Amino acid sequence: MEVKPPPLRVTAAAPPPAREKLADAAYAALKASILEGLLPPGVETAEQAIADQLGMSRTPVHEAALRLQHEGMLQVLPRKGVRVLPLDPEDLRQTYEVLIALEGAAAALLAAQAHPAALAAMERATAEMGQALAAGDRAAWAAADDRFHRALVEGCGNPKLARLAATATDQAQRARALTAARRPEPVLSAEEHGAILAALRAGDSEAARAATARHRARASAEILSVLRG
Amino acid sequence: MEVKPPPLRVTAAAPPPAREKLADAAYAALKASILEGLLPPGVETAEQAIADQLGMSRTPVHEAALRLQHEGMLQVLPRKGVRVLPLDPEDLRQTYEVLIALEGAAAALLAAQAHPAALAAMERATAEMGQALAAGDRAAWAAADDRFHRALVEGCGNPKLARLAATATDQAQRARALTAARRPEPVLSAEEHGAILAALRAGDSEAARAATARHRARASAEILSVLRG
DNA sequence: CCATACCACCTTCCATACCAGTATCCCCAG
DNA sequence: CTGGGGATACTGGTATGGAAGGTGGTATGG
Repeated sequence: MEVKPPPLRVTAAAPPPAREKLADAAYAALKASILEGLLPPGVETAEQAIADQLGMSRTPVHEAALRLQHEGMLQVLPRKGVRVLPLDPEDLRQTYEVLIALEGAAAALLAAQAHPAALAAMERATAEMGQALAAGDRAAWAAADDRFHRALVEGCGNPKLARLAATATDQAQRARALTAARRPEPVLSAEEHGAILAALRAGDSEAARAATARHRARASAEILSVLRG
Repeated sequence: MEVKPPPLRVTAAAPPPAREKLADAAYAALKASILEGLLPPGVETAEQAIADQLGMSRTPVHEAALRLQHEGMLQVLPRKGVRVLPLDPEDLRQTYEVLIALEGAAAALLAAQAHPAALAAMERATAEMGQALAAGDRAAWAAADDRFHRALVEGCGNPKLARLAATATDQAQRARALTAARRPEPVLSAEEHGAILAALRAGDSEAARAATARHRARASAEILSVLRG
């Protein structure tokens, strides 16, 4: 089945008007609820119920559910409802492998160019992580860590890569939120971030990639061991 | 805005039933039409018109359009229609960087494990590429090349990575289809594939990653130079 | 003849209605 | 009491109509 070329009207590129849509609101609300753990894994609920809570109809909720399904956060089961996917260790392993690939590439790209602003942001985030750790504020630590990685992928000059990495990070964040209490203090992250920064400053792409990969691989192993019990 | 935990009903994991939906058909039809060039870049058309051609309503077409938009093939412009995105060289560069990262990681993973079936498939594909090239059959060559890369990412043991790589490959395929006529004979690919296979057989992850990255980087540079004129 | 303002059409987005399918529960038979 | 069969009700997938909004065309005034 093919779509035949309709009456042509070639246009130049145009900036997206970006009106806020209800579907976007539903997406954000659902995602936030899942990431915060308000909707624990395994929960099943009907689209209609979600629509009622959000004060909209099923249509935008359905669209949001499909998007989240695409990202692997939930599953829409016909005649069953939408189900928040449990954190499958195997799934998480795959996600971390993707994340290692993407962030490693981002680090290599960033090392190959001068980008003082990104490096500064990453240094600031690392410093804040140290402060938060000293203060025992795990939430602040996680936020600063998130800023570090976000600055890394957003500074590499590849928005597509950054977007994919952000999606994978969202998944990993879920796992970190659920295992935070059972993991030891994240004292290693700061020095690993330091190693990444050093490689970036030196402009050594391979070292930057390797340091980033090591950092994520260690975190992955740690979380997986906790998750697997 | 948050979704409060509704009446819980925790269930065990279940395999997806995977009924075929009209939305999937619309997605496939649209994507094929774009990849084949039937819907050239820049074209604007209404969702209604597509729905009419496919003999369905606007709802599944809209869903398909959103999916394609997510993949970067088109753009849904409110009150304008869906627009097939032009092949922006900058965009393609980003896509290839993602592809290099993902396929490089896949090669490294594959090298670290024994997977004779995948290697055999890749060797077969490479041989078929040689035959197609000798016969002057560009289409068969492209198909065999596609099989090579598909076997690589699907053999690495990470379906998530494979899916992302497949999406990126689709984008690259569009560019290859549009520039095929203006590019030289792809004689280098076969030996580059050979280098990748050698590294995989040797179990050398780093060499496999490097060889894969080099292969894609060369193709990327070639296509981009043609595309930029 | 050109510029401007108004109007009408066409678009997506959302709400609502319909449909088909299946899981569940109840009832009856053994 | 237990097992099976069927009716029922609830679900998501799809269709459709209405509303909001923007664009292009046209008409009018300078």
